[in-house]
Amino acid sequence: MGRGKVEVKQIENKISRQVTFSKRRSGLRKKAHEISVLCDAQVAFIVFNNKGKLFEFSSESSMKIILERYERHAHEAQLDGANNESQGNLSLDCFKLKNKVEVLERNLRYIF
Amino acid sequence: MGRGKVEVKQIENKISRQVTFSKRRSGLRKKAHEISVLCDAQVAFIVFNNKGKLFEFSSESSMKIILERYERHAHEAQLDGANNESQGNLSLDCFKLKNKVEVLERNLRYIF
DNA sequence: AACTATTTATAAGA
DNA sequence: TTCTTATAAATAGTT
Repeated sequence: MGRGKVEVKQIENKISRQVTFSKRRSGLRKKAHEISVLCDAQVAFIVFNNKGKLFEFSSESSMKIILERYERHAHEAQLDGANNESQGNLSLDCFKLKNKVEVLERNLRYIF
Repeated sequence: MGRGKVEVKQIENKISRQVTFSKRRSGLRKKAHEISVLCDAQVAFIVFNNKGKLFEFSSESSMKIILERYERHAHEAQLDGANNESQGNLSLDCFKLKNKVEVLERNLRYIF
């Protein structure tokens, strides 16, 4: 989006990398806010630049709210998995694994 | 971006809300990946839809890596603050508070 | 799930 | 950093 097409690879020039980072960070923030309002969703994102500086956005009053919810969610999922395995419920395990694979594949689409 | 201009408020129709959620989620994922590659940044985002379903993206092999870094970062900042306060380093406290206000203000720009 | 008319994001330039 | 503008990209409404 702009004067030229972008190739998705690291921007070599330090200055333009910094400028692009700043522009795209604010774009990301805007999009994150929009989806949270339009679709009644809870959104959080965390970004570290290559100097280790932290930038964050949360649709809630505090990032903590979402991270705690995330931890609860992840923890429950893990317990579920363990339970089902011990009861030998292979079809449910399989279902969950399929979902994980789906998530990973969608995320990988932009990496390769 | 589309046939009509979007007003940033909750989409009433359940079906279009779901469709928009799905489209924008993939847009967000793409942008998050792009900024991570273009600008050599570490990115994570977490989204819960209104049914409580979790969607996540991380530029790293695991979300955990970034969340741990985030926790460390937040923790260190807190320790720093406490240290400085006990030493009466008000100018550094002030600097950090200013940064926090800046972050909050930028995030709020899209909320009001 | 595809298709486009439009809006929006942004790369480059100033 | 901030503004401008040409163009690429995202997506709302439609099929």
